[in-house]
Amino acid sequence: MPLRVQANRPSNEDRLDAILHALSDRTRRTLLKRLAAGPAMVGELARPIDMTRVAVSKHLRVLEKARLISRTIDGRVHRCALTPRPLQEVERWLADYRAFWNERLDALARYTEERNSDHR
Amino acid sequence: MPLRVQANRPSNEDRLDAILHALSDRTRRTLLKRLAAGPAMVGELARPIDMTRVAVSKHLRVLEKARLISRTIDGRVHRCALTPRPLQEVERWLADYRAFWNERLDALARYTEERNSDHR
DNA sequence: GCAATATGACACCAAATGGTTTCATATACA
DNA sequence: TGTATATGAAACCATTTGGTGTCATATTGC
Repeated sequence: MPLRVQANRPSNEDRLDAILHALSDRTRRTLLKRLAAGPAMVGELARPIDMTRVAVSKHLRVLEKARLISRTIDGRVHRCALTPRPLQEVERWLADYRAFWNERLDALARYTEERNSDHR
Repeated sequence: MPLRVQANRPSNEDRLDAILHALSDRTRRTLLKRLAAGPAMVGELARPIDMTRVAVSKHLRVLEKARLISRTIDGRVHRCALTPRPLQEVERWLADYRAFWNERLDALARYTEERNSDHR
């Protein structure tokens, strides 16, 4: 009987790790910004970047693994497109903290307001 | 005349690099989650984490450099607290893409809706 | 003063990251 | 068919990362 190796499905945290790591590189953010304007082929994405095509290709793979982009192979060109969902996951994660930091900023604003009043 | 070495102030992108990198580690996100409940000293933060105190200390330094936390030294204890601003920077960066991905998700929803209609 | 405590600083190590060059492969097209 | 094009794969390398253990330092409390 064949041994079935079942790769565990990545957890939420695993995905956040991958997504945030992918986003933490400037080159990759530049690529995403370009892709926000519409799909593009690998060479097209690499051209304006001061780096070998191979290096850009690696960055694209990182983005692809984090599911931030998808790739459709069409003849000899690989067309990449932004995938919206992972960014939503980051949004959701951030939302957990939003209430807290809003409260903090409000407190800061109140404090500053008070100080200003004192000096008026 | 003394040579004045002026460290360039980090750019927006520099800060995003630091912030997103800091967030891309699970241990560091756990620390932030703990700190969202209120300030804590280093040892207190390290205790529940299965890792040496030194390792946790390093993670805290990464968070501190990204300005995600601040530290006030009070006698021999270092008290850490969440700093809300950097998370706002991430929010703002995400907002640039939100319009795009919302549109994408809407398109997907419309498509699915259409398919359902066909099968009705 | 002395012992215990809270913490940082340093040296070290294995693994991952981000880049390179070189080679292979598949497709388009004259 | 043969040549140029678009791309991935592999090997390699320097640097960074994420751990470790050990030692130094400052503070607290008896």
